[in-house]
Amino acid sequence: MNETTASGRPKNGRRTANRKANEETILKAAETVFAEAGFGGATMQLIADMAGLPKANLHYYFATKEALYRAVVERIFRIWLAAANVMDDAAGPAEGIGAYIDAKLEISRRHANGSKVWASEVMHGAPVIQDYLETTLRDWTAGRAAVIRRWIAEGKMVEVNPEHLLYMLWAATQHYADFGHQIEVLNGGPLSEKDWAAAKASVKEIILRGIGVDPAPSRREPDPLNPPET
Amino acid sequence: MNETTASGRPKNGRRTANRKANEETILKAAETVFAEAGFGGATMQLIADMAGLPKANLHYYFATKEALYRAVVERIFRIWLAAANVMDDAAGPAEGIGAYIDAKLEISRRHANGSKVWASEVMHGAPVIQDYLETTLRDWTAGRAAVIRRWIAEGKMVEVNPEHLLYMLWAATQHYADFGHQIEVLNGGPLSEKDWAAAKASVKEIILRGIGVDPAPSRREPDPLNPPET
DNA sequence: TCTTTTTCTGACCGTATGGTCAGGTTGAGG
DNA sequence: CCTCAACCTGACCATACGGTCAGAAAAAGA
Repeated sequence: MNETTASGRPKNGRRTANRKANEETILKAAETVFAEAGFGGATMQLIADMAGLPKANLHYYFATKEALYRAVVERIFRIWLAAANVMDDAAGPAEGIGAYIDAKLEISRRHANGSKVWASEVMHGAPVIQDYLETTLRDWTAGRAAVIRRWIAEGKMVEVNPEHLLYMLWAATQHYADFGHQIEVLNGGPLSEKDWAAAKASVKEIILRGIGVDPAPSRREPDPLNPPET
Repeated sequence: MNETTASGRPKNGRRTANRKANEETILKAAETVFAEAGFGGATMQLIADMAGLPKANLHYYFATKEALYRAVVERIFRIWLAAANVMDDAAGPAEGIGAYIDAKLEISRRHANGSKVWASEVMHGAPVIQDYLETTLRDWTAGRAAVIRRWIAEGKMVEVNPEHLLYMLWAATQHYADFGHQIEVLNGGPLSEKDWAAAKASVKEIILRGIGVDPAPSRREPDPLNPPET
């Protein structure tokens, strides 16, 4: 389990732990700055300041600005995919899609900055994660579309275009992160616990009814869906 | 109708027309570059090249990068608001919301770059259009929410949270612009005429059914202004 | 303690950017 | 044809940026 240095010496805890902690600090600061300013608007100096480290130190951990950015994007993509799994093993659309909406909205809430970075990346033509779109994401999408088609065939939901349904799920949930600022302005302040519950309920209600599924009138408890923290 | 210079001389066509044309060229180029690179990543040189003009000339028409950016954002906001009007004078949710979805999706298609700039602006905390959010947009939203509440009271649709419904409309339609690249990858190429029709149909179908309105299975012709409904 | 490796950082560098400006060009009015 | 304001632009400038590097400091092993 111990990693080794180039010279074969085992890394023991102290140093490795510190390294991990610093990388984490930098990644978090970078995520914030990239989310707030975009890749082009972000500067290594700003990230360094927010991380409380000298700029040169960032370059010790991440060779270039782009490498750091890539790390941030890959991180949020992993979280994004982890949430996808809640759609597996679902008996039908009510549980599967309902749980997926909950999970994605939780991500919009807990990882708003990461979501923004992801959105920004895709919006600008996915310069660094094009390959992910063409492989992992495409496969995932095809798989879920197949599941939805099966549900339709089994009469568990109305016939809709599965791809466009998926886009709608992404859009409706992602919106609460990407346009969070706009929503907060209209809401007159940050969303409260109750507001978030209303958001989840509304999205689930409209979409589930929209695909011909009873929107589970019995309110469920706030799911202890473990937020896929890294 | 003729405008006048500071010295009172009337501007006749030739010069004014050229000015308009140049401004238009610059704005269009700027919209593209801002959409592709973000505010921070865009450079005046890039915009100038795309517009086919020397960089110094941009600064003759728009004093600063930020002024140019602001002009681009205000432009798309005007389009955005214009689309909003289709929701007026609608007898009920089927026409009003259906038409709004059509209009917003058409904007995502025809003004994808502008939509991206808008999204980017809001995502980064609306540094230049905060006031619009707090005035025009807030008023508009309150007005439409009231209309939706009236429709609910009149039994024309199921009871849903009007704000969250609006967010969902924005999200589902805006997504086709902002995440257009992702959609194209998954679609295996740009959306065809048929794809766009499917998108419109899917979004309308799911949302309208989701709010308890018959998604009008019989394709209607473009409605005359006064539908026979009360 | 001494040696080696990793970690850290102030100072520095080449480049690209937003913006300026002096001076040239154009075209409308007289 | 002349005048003058509007229009245009190459050359230039100060700054800020991403990135480098020599060498100090700290930790680990022997």
